[in-house]
Amino acid sequence: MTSILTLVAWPYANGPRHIGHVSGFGVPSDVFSRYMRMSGHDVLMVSGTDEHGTPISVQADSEGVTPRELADKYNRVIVEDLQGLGLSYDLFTRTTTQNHYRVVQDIFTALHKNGYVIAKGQKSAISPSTSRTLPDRFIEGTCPICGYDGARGDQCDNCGNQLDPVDLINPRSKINGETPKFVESEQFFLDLPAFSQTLGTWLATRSDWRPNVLKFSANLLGDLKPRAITRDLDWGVPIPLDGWRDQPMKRLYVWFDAVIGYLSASVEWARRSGEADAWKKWWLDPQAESYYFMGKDNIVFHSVIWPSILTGHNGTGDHGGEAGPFGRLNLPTEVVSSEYLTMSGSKFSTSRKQVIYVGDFLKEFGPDALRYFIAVAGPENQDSDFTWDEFARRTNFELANEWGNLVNRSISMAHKNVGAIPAGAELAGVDAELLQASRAAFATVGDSLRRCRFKQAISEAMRIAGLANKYLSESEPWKLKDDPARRDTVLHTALQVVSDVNTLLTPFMPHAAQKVREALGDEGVWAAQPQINIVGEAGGPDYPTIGGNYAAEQARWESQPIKVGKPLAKPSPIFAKVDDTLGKTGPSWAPLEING
RNA sequence: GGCGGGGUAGCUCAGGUGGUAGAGCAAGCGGCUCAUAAUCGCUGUGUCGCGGGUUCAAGUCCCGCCUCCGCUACCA
Repeated sequence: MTSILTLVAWPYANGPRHIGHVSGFGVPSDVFSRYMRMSGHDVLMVSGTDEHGTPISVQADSEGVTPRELADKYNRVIVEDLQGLGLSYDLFTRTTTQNHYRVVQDIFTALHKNGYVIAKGQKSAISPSTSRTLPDRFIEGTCPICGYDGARGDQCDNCGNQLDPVDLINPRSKINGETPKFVESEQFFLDLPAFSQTLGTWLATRSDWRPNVLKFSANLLGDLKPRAITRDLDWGVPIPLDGWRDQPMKRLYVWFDAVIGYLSASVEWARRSGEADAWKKWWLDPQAESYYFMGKDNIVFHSVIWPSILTGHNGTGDHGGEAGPFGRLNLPTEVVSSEYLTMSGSKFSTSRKQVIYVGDFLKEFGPDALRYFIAVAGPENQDSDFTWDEFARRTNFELANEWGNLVNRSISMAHKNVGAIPAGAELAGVDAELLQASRAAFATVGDSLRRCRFKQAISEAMRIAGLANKYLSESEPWKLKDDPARRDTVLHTALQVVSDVNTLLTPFMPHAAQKVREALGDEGVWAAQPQINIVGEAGGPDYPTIGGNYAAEQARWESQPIKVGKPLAKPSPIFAKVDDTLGKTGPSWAPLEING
């Protein structure tokens, strides 16, 4: 039994999340965690909403609310979406808790003490109307190199050159059109070059990561520069140093605080579980493993910046130092990055209304159809495209026909002929062969899951379902009225394989798996689902979290013998089909343009 | 500009460590009727982006090019 820490990227609370977001961090992390729990490992899975930073402030201004009110609103929406999708977090919290502030400040203090953060002046853009730092991407103007007028502060989309916003001609704010002021201001910098050696050594041992993550990270290491981790902002975690603490316009940068959420959420989980030190088992034991799940845009924060922060806290960078208040924290075992899910060929875009929100999707199609699609056709190793046509095909043909109907026909026949799970007599060759295939799949599918090869894993599980359909067609139990012993053996074998395949599919489709178990006459919780809990905190308001009692679930990664004699009711279909016109029209809330 | 990934059957894609090209869908034919008009079997098609190279052997390794997509650390 291993301690497995599943760390899931923190969705940003400036709006509802779309299915591209959950294809990157959500579904893969949950499939992985569920599999690990079923295999008997001790899993801790944490995350939360990321609620600081300029975009939240800007969005709040535009909606006429405070950043806190905006974060409250979208935190709730996101919590409901993720819970609805069945993501089995032990704790899904948020970055605006007192606990998070404390942990972030403790980490900052440890880095400061060890000499890994340094204050220095930096010229940066300020919005005159708000006095806030204006991020490069919120500035546009004329490119000094090619003269293109729509250049962004950090890069010109026309000539491709990287820019410094100071050099833009006629710079203006994308938020309100005002001209930014460029002022010299003191900020703290994380001394990234001081970690390049330690991280280089560490990264060299990570040979089993997905190649793109490894290459991208190794590449970054060659060219590390100190990076500002504070901003002139009023929305964020205050800097815990005298002379800085009370400055209303100095805050820690959102990404610095967000990645520390992995630790703070673990600490919060431990406290809420009643054993304040329980988090240490996952963070300090060198045998423990940690897996980070995210979209590819976040690789740098997880493979370079967060490991740097950990290394600095541990006092093991070039400047040495002592381990901070949390002890010697483990660096990531694996950074599992997904590519992008595109929609009909291009990126999801909120502004162009090319977007499918998780909430809308769940309301109409439920969680498992989406989980299945993402697992089998998601952007695991390359960008992949979501189309309604493909979704309808996968749902109707693969889920409903191949798998759902297999469950249905097997149970239905047993119900009609026997009324219960029949006993098997002596096995024929075909029976034994099929049973052997489904048992062997626990090793092959499990191996794929352990290595985060989700497509491979689910395809193999579905292949076994196909074998079972073939077996039924060839064995023709409906023709065996005169040979009830043989008929029952076939039905018994089919039901056993249905049960096994259902176990194999449980990490992917836990809701359906529960229904299949019940259709097979089992009782109790097979696959546990997360709950929303409203919790409180000394010195702060109540807020919703996601958690669950996963230890109580029955699901185990093994073939469990079906219970002979258990009465079977007439089954009803597990998966509903979607309307076949969906592929052409899209759903009513996200219609496809007819001549687009 | 830098970096990464893709370009394989009409469509969607598999093909870590090189050994006679694969699956599903779509199309056609046939079987079966237990089941959500479900299922099973049979039937094709490919200069594996282009050009070179290494090798007995290259979709797979190396070089160059074309093309699409993405990332580029202050949108996540």
